[in-house]
Amino acid sequence: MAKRSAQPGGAELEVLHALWELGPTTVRGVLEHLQQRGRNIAYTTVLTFLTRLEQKGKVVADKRGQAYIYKAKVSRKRVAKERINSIVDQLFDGAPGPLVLQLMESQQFTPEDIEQFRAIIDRLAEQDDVRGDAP
Amino acid sequence: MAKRSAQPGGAELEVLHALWELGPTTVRGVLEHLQQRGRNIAYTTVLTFLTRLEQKGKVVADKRGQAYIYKAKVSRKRVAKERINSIVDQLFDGAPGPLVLQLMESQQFTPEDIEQFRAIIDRLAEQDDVRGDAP
DNA sequence: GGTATCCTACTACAAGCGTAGTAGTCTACT
DNA sequence: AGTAGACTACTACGCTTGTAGTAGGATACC
Repeated sequence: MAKRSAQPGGAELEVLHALWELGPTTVRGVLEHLQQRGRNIAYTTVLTFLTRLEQKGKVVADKRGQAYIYKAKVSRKRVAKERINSIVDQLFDGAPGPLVLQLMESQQFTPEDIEQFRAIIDRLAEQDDVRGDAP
Repeated sequence: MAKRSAQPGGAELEVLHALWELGPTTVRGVLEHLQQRGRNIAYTTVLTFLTRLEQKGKVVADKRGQAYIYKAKVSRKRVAKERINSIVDQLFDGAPGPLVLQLMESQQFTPEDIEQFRAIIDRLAEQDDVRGDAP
């Protein structure tokens, strides 16, 4: 039964991240991936994180041959959403609007990003209209 | 010298939050504020958090009379930005665009929010134009 | 002047996180 | 068959976070 705590820490996230990028893989797979990106970490440390992630229900382990294959059970989107919700609740009193505003003000975006924002906003506004008054 | 760790935890944040809302105040002030919003917590716990926040440089303490007055030294915006940066780095490979997209897709906004988004986007696009080609 | 009250300092402790070592099992090569 | 090389399970340990108790100094009330 997955423990309640949720919210994996930074290093744990790195491991999850590796699984998202690599797809199902072994401890060694994750280790090598992390090492390739300059992360200095021991094999057993990766193993520990994967085990903990499994206990938390974020990952499934499947014994194939001599080694386990680990697979992410939560999506990047899902984890991001949890993180975002924490921020919204803890820092923006539950209102996501101001968070978006601050984000847009404080980060750098490409013109493509901006086009996409506009597209989404148009869609949002439209939905709003529809729900709002005229059928 | 402020410790390096930064990133105050959830409960610590509640205390900072109280300071942001109340302005400079005492342990008791924070305690009562939190209790009013249904948070069940001991006086000494609040004291502990304020002390730790001071050690981390997030808060300044000023002895006035018998009690200390605590004052937030970091702004809500600043803390939010750090949090956002963590998310961007850990979950979106450093690209803030996709985070904004996901946020806009997964949260609910008011029409006023949406108008503001549009305004900001127009501004961003304009800056981009200016920097981009025509002098 | 004694006693209740308030405040801080110090100490404590359990859980979670970051990190890793050791021991034991299995496999595969020679 | 023996030895080297993976792989997992278990254990450990320091640090941070969440939570609070206790002790001792200052204050204020009667």
